[in-house]
Amino acid sequence: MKILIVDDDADLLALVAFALTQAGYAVVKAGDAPVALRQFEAEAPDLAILDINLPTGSGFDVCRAIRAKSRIPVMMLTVRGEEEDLVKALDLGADDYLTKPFSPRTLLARVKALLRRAGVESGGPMAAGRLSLDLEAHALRIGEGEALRLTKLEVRLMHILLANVGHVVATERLLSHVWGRRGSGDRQLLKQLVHRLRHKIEDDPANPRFLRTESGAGYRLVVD
Amino acid sequence: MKILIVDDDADLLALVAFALTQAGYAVVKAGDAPVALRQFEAEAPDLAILDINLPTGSGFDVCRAIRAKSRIPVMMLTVRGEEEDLVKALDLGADDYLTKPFSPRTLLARVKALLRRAGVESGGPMAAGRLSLDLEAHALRIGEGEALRLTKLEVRLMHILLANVGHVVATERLLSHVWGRRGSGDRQLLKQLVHRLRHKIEDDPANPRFLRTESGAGYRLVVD
DNA sequence: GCGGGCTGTTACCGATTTGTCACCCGGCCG
DNA sequence: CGGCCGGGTGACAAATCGGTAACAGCCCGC
Repeated sequence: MKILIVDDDADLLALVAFALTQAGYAVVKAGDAPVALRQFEAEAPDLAILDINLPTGSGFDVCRAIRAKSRIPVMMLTVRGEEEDLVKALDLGADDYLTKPFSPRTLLARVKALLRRAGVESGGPMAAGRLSLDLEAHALRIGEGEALRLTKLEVRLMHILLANVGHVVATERLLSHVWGRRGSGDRQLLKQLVHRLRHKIEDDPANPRFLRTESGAGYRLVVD
Repeated sequence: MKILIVDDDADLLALVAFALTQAGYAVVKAGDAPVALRQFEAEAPDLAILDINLPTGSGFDVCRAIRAKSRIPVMMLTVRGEEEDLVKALDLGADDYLTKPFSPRTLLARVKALLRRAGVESGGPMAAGRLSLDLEAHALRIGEGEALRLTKLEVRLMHILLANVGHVVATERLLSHVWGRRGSGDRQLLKQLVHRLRHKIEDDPANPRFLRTESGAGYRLVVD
């Protein structure tokens, strides 16, 4: 697991790098925006931690550049009391923010949480048991059979379910992950999507093997 | 995700409540300190937003009272330029601080960030003794047995009881936490709900081991 | 412009959940 | 004794939820 850290404060950079290295992560450092982008291209990190105040360009630009090419988790660092920055960061697609000063333990906990939520593999195919989902190709393979083609929405649904294999995912979470914030009448959409997905992936859609419904709660992906 | 807002300015209260509701949060409102505390007890919100200037008592008192019982994130609101307030609020254990006027977007961003920081998202199971309740999966596990499936109302009931293990919870509080404000003829509902829940979780529903009734007062969850 | 896949919408069925009513029991008190 | 009250129980109706089907609008490639 490789992490890119961008900050112009050399002391802080060293401290954070040390903490992450101790925790078993590979660390890539950068002190300004251009270097950060070069490192991002060259190293393909799995997560980025960006300071907002950089000497050349701002952390926002780096965030935007990363988001244009990748969906890896991005954490931004801000100083306390800059609410505009916070709004802007989250709008730009940052996944988390931390106000300085912070403790290394806090940072570690949140890095871990981010990686876990991202399903660890944001780019390549993610797999569990006999299921393997290729996010790029919109394809799902079951066991050794041929790959099924999924629609955009189906991929998003499989994505979040696969990231939580074996655990129930609440209806609310599914809705906001797949459609990204809707009203309440949208249970219908989910019903349809599940229905259609089951017809693609299940041998007997009426007795689903993978995509189980947890009545009153949500759905759960089971892979044996 | 439930949020308690306390402010004596009815317009602001409505505005903030609207913004949060739109964003998918459940909202509980209060106009003064006593109501705020009552709502806090009854609704068990996941986050509180407190105005400092209240007609009866101050937001500081409310903050202190909440901190005495819970570690939910607290955000304080004040008018610009009261440095003293800021220091005092943070000393009292508030997690964030916002000066009026503020934009709804700012508020939302910080609320989201606070909840994320608190790790409330995807909230892990809450446990006591041999009982463990998974709010997301609507499931309750007793000891090492397999998980029981609970309905929405049953989960809410277990939730508040579990949050007060060993203590009697008054009938009124149970009613307003589970159904959220009703008439007085609703003792019946509670009787039924308890009845049904006991049949699920108790070996001998007639001689309950966990869900004890405290005549004339309410119910109490016992885990030993 | 046409056809096909994808997505959203409406409607209906059966199962589960929830609300309501009626009645039981035991304790208390006039 | 007899009525009242708080709680427990069972039966039934109403509301909600999940699965399914049918259909309409949209977008996109031909």
